[in-house]
Amino acid sequence: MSLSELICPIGAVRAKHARRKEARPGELLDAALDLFVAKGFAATRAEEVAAKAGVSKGTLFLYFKSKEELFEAVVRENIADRITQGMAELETFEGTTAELLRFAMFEWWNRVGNTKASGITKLVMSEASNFPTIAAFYQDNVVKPGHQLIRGILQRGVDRGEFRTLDMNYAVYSVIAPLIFLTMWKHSIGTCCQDMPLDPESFIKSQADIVVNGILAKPETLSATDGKS
Amino acid sequence: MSLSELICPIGAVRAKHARRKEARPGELLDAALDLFVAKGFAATRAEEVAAKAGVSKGTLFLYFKSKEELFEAVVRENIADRITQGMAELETFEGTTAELLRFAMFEWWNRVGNTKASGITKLVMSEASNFPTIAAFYQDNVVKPGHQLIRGILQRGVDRGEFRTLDMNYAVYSVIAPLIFLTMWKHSIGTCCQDMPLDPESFIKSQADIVVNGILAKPETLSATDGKS
DNA sequence: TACATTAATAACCAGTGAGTCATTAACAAT
DNA sequence: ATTGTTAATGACTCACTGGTTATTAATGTA
Repeated sequence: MSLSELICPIGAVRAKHARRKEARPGELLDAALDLFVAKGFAATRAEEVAAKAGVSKGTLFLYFKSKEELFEAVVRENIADRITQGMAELETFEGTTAELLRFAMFEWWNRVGNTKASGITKLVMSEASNFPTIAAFYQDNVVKPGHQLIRGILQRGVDRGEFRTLDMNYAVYSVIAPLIFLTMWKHSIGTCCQDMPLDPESFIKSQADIVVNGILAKPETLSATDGKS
Repeated sequence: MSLSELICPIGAVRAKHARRKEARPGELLDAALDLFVAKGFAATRAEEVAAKAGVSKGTLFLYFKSKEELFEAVVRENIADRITQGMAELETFEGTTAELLRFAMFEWWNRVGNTKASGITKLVMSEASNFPTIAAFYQDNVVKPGHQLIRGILQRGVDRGEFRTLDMNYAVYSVIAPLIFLTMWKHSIGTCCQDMPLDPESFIKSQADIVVNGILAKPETLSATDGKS
């Protein structure tokens, strides 16, 4: 820990040639995340990222071989197994599965949705076809575990007779889709057009309400109630 | 209608200097849509668009002042009031509102979701912060009418006592969110990572099923059933 | 066939941005 | 203080791309 680091810990105007080898990568990653999410990979200038991180462009390439490698690092860094870490906690949940499902959805919001890291979802979706390898990585490390997590919850409900039998492969999306939608909205329309504000908590509450009601096992089998009545 | 146009109507190798003033804009718009959706605005080269449309770069700028104007035209062209046109038809629907809702969801799939134009959704979401004015345009001309349409359907269900009372401002999203999610998926993960295939019809069926069940008015008021039981 | 019109081209230009590198200066050790 | 090490810089290169324009050729007319 150097003297200058103690003097100028994080923000404020930094000395021109301040040497802070340890802190640089994180700061650059952080700046890159914001910019990539907001503007996309191609539209983000390497120099912008450097500037936002408070260093020169040269420094950026000192820590990352190329812009593309920076991109990969940003994704890799920010998917931090928040999902799998939440898994354990939900495993030991006591109470209704309906409660558990609601809890999981709000927990997701607090732990990832309401976080800068949520931008990764938008980023990966936007750039998927430009970076199929990253998309695959994301799918393996986020999407699939996420599915498993939700599937586990739903299965618990079915096993206990709380939920009606479901086509698991698609039922999971009734939980995931609204959350992804919320994330996309927040990072796209939500950033520019401010009419039609979308309150995340109310949104999740409403979604959870409808989904839970939609899959709860009722006394009578209601899944065939809709059609030809 | 010129001779060369008759000889070489659409595809195939086209003569170098073929003159087809009428067809050009459409072909360029079509090529641009594909590329913008797949690669994003910034990553798409003007020359690529021209090449895909079978003309030279110079020709592109003959029909569109700038790449940005091309982008705007692509969005404007492809939102073709498919939504409002569907509106009228649903207005006169006979039968259960549950049926109507299912019908509307599948109809959306056939009319827009399963169409090249659906890429506009991904495009606009991806580029929203780079083109706030386009995003606003999209919101006014697609999102808001779409909301109104769904809201109308839900309201019908509530009015007729088929659906329980709902917070309309958020309930609409239980219909919209899965459809947007499907669109995003199709144009991002769906284009590269082919494990976890997502069959659109099954997806919509499942979503419709759960949502309809979630909002149907049941004999007993089940909306408070979830918690502290 | 000769000519006028204009769609289309391809060579060109200027601006920009990714990546490099010689130079500068912070820090540690002596 | 002097010196060696290396983090950081910013000026530079070079490829690329949006946009322009002089030239070419397809078409219609007489």
